[in-house]
Amino acid sequence: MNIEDKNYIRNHIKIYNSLTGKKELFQPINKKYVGIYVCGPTVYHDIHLGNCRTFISFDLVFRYFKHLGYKVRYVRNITDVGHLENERDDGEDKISKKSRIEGLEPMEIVQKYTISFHKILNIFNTLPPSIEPTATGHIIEQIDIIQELIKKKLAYEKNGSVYFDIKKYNKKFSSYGKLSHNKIDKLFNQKLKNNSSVVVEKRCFQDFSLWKRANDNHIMNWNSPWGKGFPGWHIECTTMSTKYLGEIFDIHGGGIDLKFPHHECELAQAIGIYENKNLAHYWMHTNMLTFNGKKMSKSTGNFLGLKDIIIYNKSFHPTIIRFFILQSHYRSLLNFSYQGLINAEKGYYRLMNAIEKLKHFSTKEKTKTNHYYSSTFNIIQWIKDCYNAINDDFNIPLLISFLFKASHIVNNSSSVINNMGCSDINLWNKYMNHFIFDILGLQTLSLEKNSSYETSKKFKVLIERLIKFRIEERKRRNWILSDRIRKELSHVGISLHDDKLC
RNA sequence: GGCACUGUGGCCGAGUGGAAAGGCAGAGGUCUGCAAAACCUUUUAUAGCGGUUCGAUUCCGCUCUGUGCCUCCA
Repeated sequence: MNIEDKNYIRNHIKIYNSLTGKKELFQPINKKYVGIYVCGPTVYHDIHLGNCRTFISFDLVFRYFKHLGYKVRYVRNITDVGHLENERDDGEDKISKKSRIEGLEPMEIVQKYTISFHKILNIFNTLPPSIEPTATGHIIEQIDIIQELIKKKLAYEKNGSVYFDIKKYNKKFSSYGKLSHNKIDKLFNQKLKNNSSVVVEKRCFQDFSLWKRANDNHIMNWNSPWGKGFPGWHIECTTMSTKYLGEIFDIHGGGIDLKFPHHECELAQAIGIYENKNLAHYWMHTNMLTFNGKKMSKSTGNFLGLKDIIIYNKSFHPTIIRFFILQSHYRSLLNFSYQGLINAEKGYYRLMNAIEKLKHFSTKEKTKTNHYYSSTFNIIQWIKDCYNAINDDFNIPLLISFLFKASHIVNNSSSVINNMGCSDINLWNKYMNHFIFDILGLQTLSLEKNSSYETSKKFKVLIERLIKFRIEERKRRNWILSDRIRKELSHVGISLHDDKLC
């Protein structure tokens, strides 16, 4: 296996497919292309860390396929249609509600939180998707698809709303529930069983809406063959994913909380329209980020935003939060904790120190060019191990353990490194950078650990002069003064680490 | 009630039918004017009960525990 030849690595990627419950060999539909669709946010509030986890996880998938040389089309939607807070007819939609609270037009709310969404993800160093379609930008396409479903008798209109007919669909395709393994007759809904006009309207309570009639108070509405209304939640994803990726594409992703009913309904709609057996070959679901042991969720109030991550007046750089998130596998539950962040921060600096050291090794002149094989460290094997870890359903925690192993060798075994050829060290350096920066998407922090302090220019100059002064005093062996300055600086959060005096 | 998943040292978190990664903390050390940092070494773990097997943490069954979904949600 030639490490520089990515074909071998490309042919050995395994992905856990939620649809089958198994890890499967990844085989793209078109050899050189990968199509990914990920469900994006409803833009009516600042996204919280739980949302970020999912987008960071898929950012890694996107980065990895790109790194391997695939042409990736990553589509992630923006839900900017105000869906109802619950299925009751008199319910208010989330965007309207927010616009009432903030005194803005619904589309102002959408604009504000779309910008915020991009800003937050940018802070986390996630790459923008290839296409980011909005639900409001695809009303016509959604209406077309709904009409198609009506034509196929898989949907029916009632009082200006259109519902997906699950019983008819199941009779024809018998596949509702294939993703979530739910059986329709076993589903229940306590709230809807109480007198609700929606239940009366629907033929079956599991039927879901494709188009909803707009009440007078519903500001966001569009003309349709069934009167003024707005599209249902699931139809936008079926419409936009297939518009940009084709009737069947490679990977469909999202948070595990969307698996049912959202993804199940997306799938049903797609099968109903295109009459294929599937919508995406691989369904990936990221697990939840919990806080106090419970899922982070806007509606319950149990969530943390980026601004909330401050402890003892200390904030964490977003790249530390990213590293914290990546240290657990995307399918595992991860509980947010400050101790976890502190641990991640220390580990992060350990890796960064190693990368700095390695950089110096690689710039040194070396004469040897042969690959160095030792019983303790084999660079080629190490690179393979790293790729194998990612290839095994994106096992990033395992990859990180290999990175720590490498950093351990950088720190510990200068004899090993001295025996290595120049090409090996360059290779090592190159792949450390690939893994840490290109794939994990971590960033170097330009300032020291105290970077979070808002420091004015004058203050910075003052500190620099004080430190310079202290160095002079240390050279004069004026320990009392230099220790005092160190202590005073530590009170304002600036810690000094002395080297040996020359 | 149904479906899906989970349980690993003090904490966080991987993997595996054949001597259990890694990080943090703890302990010891190197370095240092001192301190810190950095680095090195190192102690401690597979929820319980059965079964399959030469051998189970891994596979199967049961019990207990926790989580998500069956309104809106990443």
